[in-house]
Amino acid sequence: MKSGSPIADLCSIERTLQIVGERWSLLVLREVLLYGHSKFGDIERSLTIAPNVLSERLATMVDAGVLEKHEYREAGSRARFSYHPTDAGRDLIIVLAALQQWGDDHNAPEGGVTVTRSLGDSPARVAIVDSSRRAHDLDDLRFSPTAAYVRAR
Amino acid sequence: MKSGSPIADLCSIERTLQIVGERWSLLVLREVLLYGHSKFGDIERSLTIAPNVLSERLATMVDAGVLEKHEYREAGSRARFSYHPTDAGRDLIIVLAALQQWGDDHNAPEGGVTVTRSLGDSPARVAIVDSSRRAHDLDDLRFSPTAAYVRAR
DNA sequence: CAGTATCCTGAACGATACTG
DNA sequence: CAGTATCGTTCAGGATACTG
Repeated sequence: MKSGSPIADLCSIERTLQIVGERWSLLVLREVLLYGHSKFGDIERSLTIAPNVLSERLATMVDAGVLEKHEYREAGSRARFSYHPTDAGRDLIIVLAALQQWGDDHNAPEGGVTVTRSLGDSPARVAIVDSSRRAHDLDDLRFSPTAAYVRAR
Repeated sequence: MKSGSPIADLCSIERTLQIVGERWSLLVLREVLLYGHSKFGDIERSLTIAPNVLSERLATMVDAGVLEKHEYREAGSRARFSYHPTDAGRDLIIVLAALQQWGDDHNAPEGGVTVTRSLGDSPARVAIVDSSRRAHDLDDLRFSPTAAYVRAR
């Protein structure tokens, strides 16, 4: 994704979007992280994405350290690669969960929620937590730019 | 943003991306939600975005119920509109925070983190919480598609 | 099947002129 | 200043052929 604003490189939001901000990126990640798809063809079929596009999206995410390729070989055919999240990639699941939660809460599909998030048998939500891991109200959250950052804008 | 996959309308991730998945959408929201910008010109200057593009992004987010226009009038000039988050829009702050946190954690800018998130005087993180608002490890999170959804794919 | 290479199209974007 | 309208451009994406 093209850089964008003047502070593109300083802002972590923008830097993350440079990796996963393309139209298909987060959907590819949905396939890998939520549905456990790892083979090229599985992702391709599930998304009906053009193969060159999928190839490119996978490559940029591999380059960015979000996914990694594992070689595998099925009986009688050549070596292939499957695509798996790195630890960093796995952390992006929270972005997907946040997008999903907002959609569920404010723009739910016709027939109601289609995919639920759970922790054991209780529902899971994405929230802002303090250092003792307790959730707070969104209104309590503050963003504080550093002096250097303010100067740059 | 164009629909995408075959299950575009069923998936809350995709539905949300249809609203905020364009290149500039989340950056406009950063201006409004994080930096408190509400005037057209303020956002325009801060992002150096083309006015027609900004106009369109604002319009789609107003249509989607993420932002709302408030009329205001400065002494001696005509009525203008300022743009403010709705309650639904405010909830998108968690998506921004999640993107930012990932960037901070795994792809931090050269000079270190530029904008911190805090709750009072303690740092804030985005996390998965259970019904009693306690954070859990990401590995414990499960996504469960409904039967109807599985059928559709 | 798992991709890569080519070519083409379109939509989002950029620049800019224009209006109240 | 706050937008809208127009026009040109560019790049992501779509279709498809091709290779091992």
